[in-house]
Amino acid sequence: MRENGGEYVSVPSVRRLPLYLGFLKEFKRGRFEYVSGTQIAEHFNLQSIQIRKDLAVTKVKGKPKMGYKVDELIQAIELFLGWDNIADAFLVGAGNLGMALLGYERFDELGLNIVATFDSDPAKVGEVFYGREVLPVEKLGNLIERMHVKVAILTTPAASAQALADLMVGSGVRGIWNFTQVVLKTPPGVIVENVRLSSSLSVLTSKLKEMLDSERPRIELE
Amino acid sequence: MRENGGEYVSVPSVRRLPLYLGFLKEFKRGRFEYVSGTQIAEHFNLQSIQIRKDLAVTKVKGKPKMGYKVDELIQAIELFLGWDNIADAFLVGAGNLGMALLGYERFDELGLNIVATFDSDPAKVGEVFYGREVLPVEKLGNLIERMHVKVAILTTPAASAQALADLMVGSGVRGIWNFTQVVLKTPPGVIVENVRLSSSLSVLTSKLKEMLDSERPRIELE
DNA sequence: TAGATTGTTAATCGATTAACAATC
DNA sequence: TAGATTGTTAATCGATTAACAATC
Repeated sequence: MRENGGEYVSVPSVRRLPLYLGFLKEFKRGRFEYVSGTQIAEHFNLQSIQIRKDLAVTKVKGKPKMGYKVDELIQAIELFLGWDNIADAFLVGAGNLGMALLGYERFDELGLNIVATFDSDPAKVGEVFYGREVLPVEKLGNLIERMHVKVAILTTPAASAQALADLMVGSGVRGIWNFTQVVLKTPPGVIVENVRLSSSLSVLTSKLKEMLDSERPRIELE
Repeated sequence: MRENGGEYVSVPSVRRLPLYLGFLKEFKRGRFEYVSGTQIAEHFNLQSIQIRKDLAVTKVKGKPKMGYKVDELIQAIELFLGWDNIADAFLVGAGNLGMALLGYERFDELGLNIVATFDSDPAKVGEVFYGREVLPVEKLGNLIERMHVKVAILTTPAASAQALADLMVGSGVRGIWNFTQVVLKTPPGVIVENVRLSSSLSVLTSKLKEMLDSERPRIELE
C-alpha cells in the first residue's frame, strides 16, 4: 500500500488507525488536549513504538514530553482514511446482514452514507427499512451512473455476487466492501475489501481447541 | 500460534483455511477425488507454494502429480479448526448484528450452534427470533455453568461489554467472539477474537481515496 | 535543568516466496 | 519413462521492535 506522497504504509497500520480514532474521540471527551503514544499503547496493549510508527503516516508531529494534539490527530486520521468527506454508498442485498448494516447509525463516522438498498426479491422490493426503501436491482446500474456512486456494500448470496459486481463496476463503482464468500474478479482500478467472518471464527476456534486440548487430562504413556 | 504437536502455525494460515474449506466442499460436488495446490491457488489468486505450506498444517500428504484427496483435506481442515465437533454457543446482545448472526443458518459448518440469545432489554426478552427465545441476561451466568458453554458471541453496546465478559468468563466461557469496539480485558486462558468492521472499511476507503486522488486532474505546478 | 517522549535509523522477527530434490 | 506436483530447506520480503539522539 503506497500513499502519502510515496511513503509506504502497511495494511496492518491502516487497520489499527480506526481503533486509535475511536479511542481519541473518547479521550477528547475528557477534555484532554494532548495524548501520548504511551497512553494509546496502554489502552490497546500495544507497544508505544508501534503507535508512534502508525501515527507517523498522518504526518502529525508530536511534542516530546507532551505527546500529540488530540484534535489534530483525529482530523489527520480521518483525512488519511478519507472519512472527512462522507461518501454515498449503495447496499446490495437486503438480507439479514445487509439489514444489520443498514441499521447501524454511525456510518457517517466511518465516512459512509448508505443512500439506497437493492434486492432482487420482489417480495422485499418496496419495503422500507430504517427509513429507506428497498429498490429493485434492475435500477442499480442506472442509479450508480446517475448518482456517481463509487462505493458498494455487497451482502447478497454467493450465487449472484459476481454478476452484480460486474454490473456495478461497469456502472462506475470503484470500491466494493464484499461480505460474500465469493472471490470477486474485478479489473484494475477497483478495490475489493473482503469481510470473512469465517476466517475470524477459525482463529478463535482453533486457538480454543488447542487450549482446551492442552488442559485435558490424558492417559499417561509408559 | 503454536499447535499441532509443536509445529508453528501462523495466524494468516489459519485465516486462509476456511476459504480453502469452502472451495473444497464446492469442488467435491464436481465429483473430483483429487485437488492440486495449483488448482486452489488459481481460484484464490494465490501462489501454489502458499497453499502447500498452509495445507501442511493439516498433516495431509499429497501425491506428486495427483494432488490431495479432497475428502481427506476437508476432514483434516475441519479437525484442525475444531469444526468437526459442533460447540454450543451463546449469543449475547439481541441487536441488529446479533439478529443477523442468529439468522445465519450455516454455523454448523463453522462448528458452532447458537443455542440461546440474551439481552438486558426487557422489551426484547421473551421475543422469539429464528425459533429461539431471547432470555434475560440475569440468567446468563447460571446457564453458562449448567450447560458448560465455552463460546460466547458478544454483540452488545460497548458500555456493557466488559461487565458481560467478566460475568461470562467467571461462569466458564473460554472463547469470546467480540463484535464490540471494546478492548476486552480477560485472564490468561481465555481467547478473544475481535471482529472490527471499521478496520476492514478503513482499508477500503484509504485505498479508494488514494486511487481516486491519483486520477484527479490537477493544476500543473510550473 | 532533568526527564519524558518523539522520530529516525538499525536490528530482529515472522511470513511469504524461491529453489529444487523426491516421487507418483 | 517423462513430467507435473509435492514437501522441505533456503532466501527474500515486510512488519515489528529496539536503540538512541533530538527536544520540549
